[in-house]
Amino acid sequence: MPRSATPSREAAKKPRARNARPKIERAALKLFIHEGVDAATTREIAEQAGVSEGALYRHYKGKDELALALFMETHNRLGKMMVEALAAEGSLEEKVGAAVTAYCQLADEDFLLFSFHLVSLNRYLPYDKRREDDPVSITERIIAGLMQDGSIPKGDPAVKAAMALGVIMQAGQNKIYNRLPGPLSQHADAFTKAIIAVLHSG
Amino acid sequence: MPRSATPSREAAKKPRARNARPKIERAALKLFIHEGVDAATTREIAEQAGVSEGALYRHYKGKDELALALFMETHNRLGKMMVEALAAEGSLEEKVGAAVTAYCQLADEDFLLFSFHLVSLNRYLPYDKRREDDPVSITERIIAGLMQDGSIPKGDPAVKAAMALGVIMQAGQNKIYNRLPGPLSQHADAFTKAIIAVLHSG
DNA sequence: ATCCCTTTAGTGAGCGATTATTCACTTGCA
DNA sequence: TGCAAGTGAATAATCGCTCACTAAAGGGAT
Repeated sequence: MPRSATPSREAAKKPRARNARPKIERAALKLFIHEGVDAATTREIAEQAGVSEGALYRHYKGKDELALALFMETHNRLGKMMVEALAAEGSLEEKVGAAVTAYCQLADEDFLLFSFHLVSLNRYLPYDKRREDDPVSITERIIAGLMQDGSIPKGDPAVKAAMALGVIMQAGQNKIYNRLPGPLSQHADAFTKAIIAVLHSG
Repeated sequence: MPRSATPSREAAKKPRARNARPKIERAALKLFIHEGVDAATTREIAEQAGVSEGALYRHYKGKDELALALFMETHNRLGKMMVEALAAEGSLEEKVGAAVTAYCQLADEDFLLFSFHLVSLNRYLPYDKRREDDPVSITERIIAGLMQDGSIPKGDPAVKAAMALGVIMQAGQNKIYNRLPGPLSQHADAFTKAIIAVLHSG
């Protein structure tokens, strides 16, 4: 017997989901972060989102495209923020402070989306290496400039950039592990001072 | 027709592999790092190692146990190194310098094994949170002690630990991406100075 | 050296289970 | 009435793992 075409009578039918897309994205983020993109199955995502499995394919070509889109959402915003904060007028302290504040706001505004970006850098950043506007390259160029004009001691810009970014990125990582309760912004001052200290070290 | 029992005549038979275990481990490390543990298949591992798929199961219960064993090899050594370096006599600078040097040596000695540990922290560290001798917890306790006796400014030990570890861990990450050519040890001095600067900042 | 027996370790075809994706159909708003 | 969006059973492909078989190594006795 084919399924009844009239849901009115019969046993109550589950109502059709609405606005599946955001539900899928939130569910996928949670699973991607805590299980990994590969381990999270499309069935799990659909179940957690309360929608059918096929709904995912109305909005994305597949699981991988969904993951990449979620990553890029943060990644592109981050690139813009870095350029804006570091290109603005002001002292070194003010620039770093602006960049740190922007980063913390991005994290606190949508911590799931931010977390997925942070834990997925390994997977997706290599695809981005040809470009020159990824956050790491931007930081390296800024630092190279600061070394040129004598604002900070000379050295390897790549090493300094890694150390400076590490200060705040590792804090983000530890927040994901629940080692740092509360919003990241409350430590913005500590991050800024530490990064300045790193830049001047050596 | 059953396979000929005499490999002498007939088409040349592939000679049986010897010492499959280390071959499997090296192949698995490469694939785990560059594709992820889930995406790397046992078939790929065996092919890259030049052994049969079944050989893996003579030495490990399965793929997951292999990955965990490779992670723990570095993780346990790292924990010991941290305790030794930080518990030794000497000034703060000397302790940090010893820990940094040990970390860099670990990385340079076997960069594949080290890289896998670094990129897998996300996956395996949560299993380790009950313990109190993981590198992050060790660092936090040392820092809390330094704040107590007035060696460094007071603040949140968890934040300071995250920032200090971030300095060197992010450098390791960037080396995996080929952003830092050459051995990590050549930057040990820069790392030490930057970490000291972070500890005194605030 | 040679033979025999035991143990260890490598082989690869094949199995059961799982997975991402498809598609014919349905629903409900515009 | 048309179109965008949701459904879920079916499918084809893949994966981790098992297992019966076998090559090689070790050791004791002769």
